[in-house]
Amino acid sequence: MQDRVKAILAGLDLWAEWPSPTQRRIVGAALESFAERGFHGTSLKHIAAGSGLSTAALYVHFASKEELLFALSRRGHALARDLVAQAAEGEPARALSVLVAAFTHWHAEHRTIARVVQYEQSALEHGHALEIAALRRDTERIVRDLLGRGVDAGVFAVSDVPGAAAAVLSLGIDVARWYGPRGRWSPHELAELYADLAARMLGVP
Amino acid sequence: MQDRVKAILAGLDLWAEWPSPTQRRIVGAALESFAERGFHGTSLKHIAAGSGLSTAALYVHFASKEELLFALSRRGHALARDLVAQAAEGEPARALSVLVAAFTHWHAEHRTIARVVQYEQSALEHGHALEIAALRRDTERIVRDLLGRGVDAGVFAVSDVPGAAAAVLSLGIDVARWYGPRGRWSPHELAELYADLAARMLGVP
DNA sequence: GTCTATATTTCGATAGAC
DNA sequence: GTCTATCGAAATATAGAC
Repeated sequence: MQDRVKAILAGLDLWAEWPSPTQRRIVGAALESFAERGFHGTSLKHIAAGSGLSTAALYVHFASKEELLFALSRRGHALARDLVAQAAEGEPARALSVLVAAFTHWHAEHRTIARVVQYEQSALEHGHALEIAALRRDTERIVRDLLGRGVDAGVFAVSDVPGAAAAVLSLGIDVARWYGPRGRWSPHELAELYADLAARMLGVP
Repeated sequence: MQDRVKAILAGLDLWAEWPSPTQRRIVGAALESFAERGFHGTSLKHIAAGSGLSTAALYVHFASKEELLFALSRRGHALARDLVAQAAEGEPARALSVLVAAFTHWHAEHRTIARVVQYEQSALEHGHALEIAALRRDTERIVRDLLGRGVDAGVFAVSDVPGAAAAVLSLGIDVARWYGPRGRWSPHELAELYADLAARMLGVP
């Protein structure tokens, strides 16, 4: 299982969308500040200082602060969906463990982008929010479908598939809220633990 | 179990701290906006409009916007800790079910205050944040102690008590992020479902 | 206690030189 | 592509009349 988790995580590249070094500095600084203070708590001065540029220079690379958030949120949502889609392939019990482990590991190790993904949706403009919501629905449906397959195959004992799917996702998502790198668990240890807890939750024999 | 959950929830009163009707209108408007847009996304105009007052009138009742957040956050954290403390009494397996049901129900039904509690800590001033952190530690320790008691009594099968406690709390906390009153579950239904999932997660026989 | 009016700062975004 | 300088709007908070 661990090899498959490792392979999925290694295949994800947050930065692929931004080839230029300057753009990466800007995006990185925005990411840190959005994750720490939230979108509305972040000023352009924070991003400018974090990337070593003036506030005016930011506008050469991004049309607005909200466009920067949107680009980050879209990229993060696409990564999370790809992670879940890859993990959900194959035999349900094993897929569930891989999914929870990879999802949890990602939320712990990439806490900054995960926080933007999970907690900054309300700062998006309406049209952008709609596009993001579609990515979220994809992710949720993949998990529900996996649970449904497992129930049909008799390896999960679950009375409410959408409810159990919400619970499985919540385990990983909430890690972005509380996890700190100086804490008790490495991302890997937490992933193993949560995969085990989720399997028990679903009644895997 | 349901009677005990109901009794605990009925004993919690968010408004006890604010006897005056005007204060309640202000606190209520701030709560709605903080939950919807976050602290930094909320302006005094939002709160003034929501409470039917001018921005200047707000300062008769609260020293600053941050003091208003602090008062709300402290009250919400105290309620959550009291809920958990009451639920954790008694036989571990039953206490765990009561705790998860009441905690989940509260996060669904009182989503606004729950969101302030769970997601607006970083907007607090340093001294205020320290006071809030102490309340959070109390809550977390109560849950860890309950799980430890259950393991000692042989009713929970858990290899990592702090890790399992984090997972149990995450189930309820994340409800504040995604739950909507127009969704698939009533707070009561979700509470029952999550109490069952948590019991399985902890290996309750 | 509430209002209108306003002080002061900071915000996102733009202009124009280099 | 980056800078300094600045615009206009919006933010928090206060002054003073009623």
